[in-house]
Amino acid sequence: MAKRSDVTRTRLSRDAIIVSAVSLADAEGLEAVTIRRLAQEHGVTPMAMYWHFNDKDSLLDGLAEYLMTAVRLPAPGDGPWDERLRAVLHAFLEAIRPHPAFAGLALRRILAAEAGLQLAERVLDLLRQAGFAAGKAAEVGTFLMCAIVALVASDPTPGPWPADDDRDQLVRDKRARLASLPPERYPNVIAAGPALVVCRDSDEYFALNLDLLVQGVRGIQRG
Amino acid sequence: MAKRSDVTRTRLSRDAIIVSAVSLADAEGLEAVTIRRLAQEHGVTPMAMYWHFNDKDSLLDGLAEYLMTAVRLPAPGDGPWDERLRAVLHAFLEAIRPHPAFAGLALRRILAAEAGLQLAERVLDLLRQAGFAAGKAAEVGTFLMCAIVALVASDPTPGPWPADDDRDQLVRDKRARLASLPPERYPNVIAAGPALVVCRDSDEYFALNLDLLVQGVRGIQRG
DNA sequence: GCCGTCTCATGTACGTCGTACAGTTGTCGA
DNA sequence: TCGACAACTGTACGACGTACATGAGACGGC
Repeated sequence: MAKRSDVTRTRLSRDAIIVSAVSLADAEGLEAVTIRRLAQEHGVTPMAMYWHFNDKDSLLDGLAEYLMTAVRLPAPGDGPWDERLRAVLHAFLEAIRPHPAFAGLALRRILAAEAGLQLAERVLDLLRQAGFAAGKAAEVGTFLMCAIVALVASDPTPGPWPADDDRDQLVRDKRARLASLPPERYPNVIAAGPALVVCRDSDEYFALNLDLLVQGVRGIQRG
Repeated sequence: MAKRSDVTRTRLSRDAIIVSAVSLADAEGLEAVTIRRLAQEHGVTPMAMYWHFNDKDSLLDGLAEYLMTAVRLPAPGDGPWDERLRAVLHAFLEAIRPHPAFAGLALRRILAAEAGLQLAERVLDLLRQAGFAAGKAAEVGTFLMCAIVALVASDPTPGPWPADDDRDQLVRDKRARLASLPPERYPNVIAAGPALVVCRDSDEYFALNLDLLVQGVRGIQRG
């Protein structure tokens, strides 16, 4: 593995750690992100991490912050509020979508990062424009962000881990399990079968349910 | 602590373990649910757990199944599909709401339990009635369930753990952090402040966003 | 040139976790 | 009475997060 001890041995840095934690989580899942593992990948003692992070939890904070910082908010511009809301939520979605393994970390940490505050500010602003009172806007806004996180975390398609063979096997098993259900009790589940275990088209899945959310906001706004 | 070794010392059972795991998670959070801790509460060796569960993951499966089994689906009845959809989603929400600590476990395990299949069947059935094709129904249905989970997991109000004092302190800190933001950059965040860190009225929060979801389904159904 | 001081990393050690593997008990039908 | 099987014990291992004490390199001031 990429020990830094060969030749270059640059200084450890908080950002470098985060970056390798990100790719580790993407490649092997969040449970593979370990103080010891990260230290090893940087050719360094586990305890060296504690110079840059108070504890593991603040490392996870760092991961969440990484997510939020990746959000590319659209220019404030004009146009109907619902289209702009959709654009903002879409930006959030696109930022976390590449990292389903730890998107869930953002759930409780959005407001902890600068970038998250900006996102929240934009969402709340648009909701106010739509006519929501401050309290309602907060409630709806909170849920919208969490729903976006749930959207990417819920993509049933498994990530690159575990190994290819095991993953295929898992998918096959799940499919078989659904297919072998009693058809008179679960006709719709069986009909939906394949779509439930793997997303045939993530883009469509995300777009459809993003629409659902925005239309939902319009729905409750009217009364 | 409730050691079973006094007098009664009944046989260990899968259900009994699940039940104590549930109350442990409710009281101290999911990370307090530990093979060793559960064994101790039943006055038994950790390894005794492995007679009833393959491994910790299947214990968590059991927790998720517990959630799904708690769903009290309304009678199929008649009426507009959207009202019935709301009722079904509400039933799901009410089932998991008492257990925010491990509601997230249900995300990937809904279809693993009998009760989850029934819930999914009902949701898909209603979506088909609403005019969605099988594929779309699967995508929307999947997201709706996940969104409900996210709804209860996102209630920012912290649970009964950590200890009261620490919890109050945490809430105070968060509030102070939001209040001290530059008002010209984050007017809406500051205005929404209190509502963002703690839910003043969970019932309203849930009802509002449940409406959002149902209205959203109506919105994308029309075109 | 020498020397505190500050930054960053090491080394050792502890307690907790999940769990593999082998052995022991209690119960019960034949 | 006796095996067979179900339920549980005992010991041990490796991985985890991290407390605490120590050590090295850089750097500005004397």
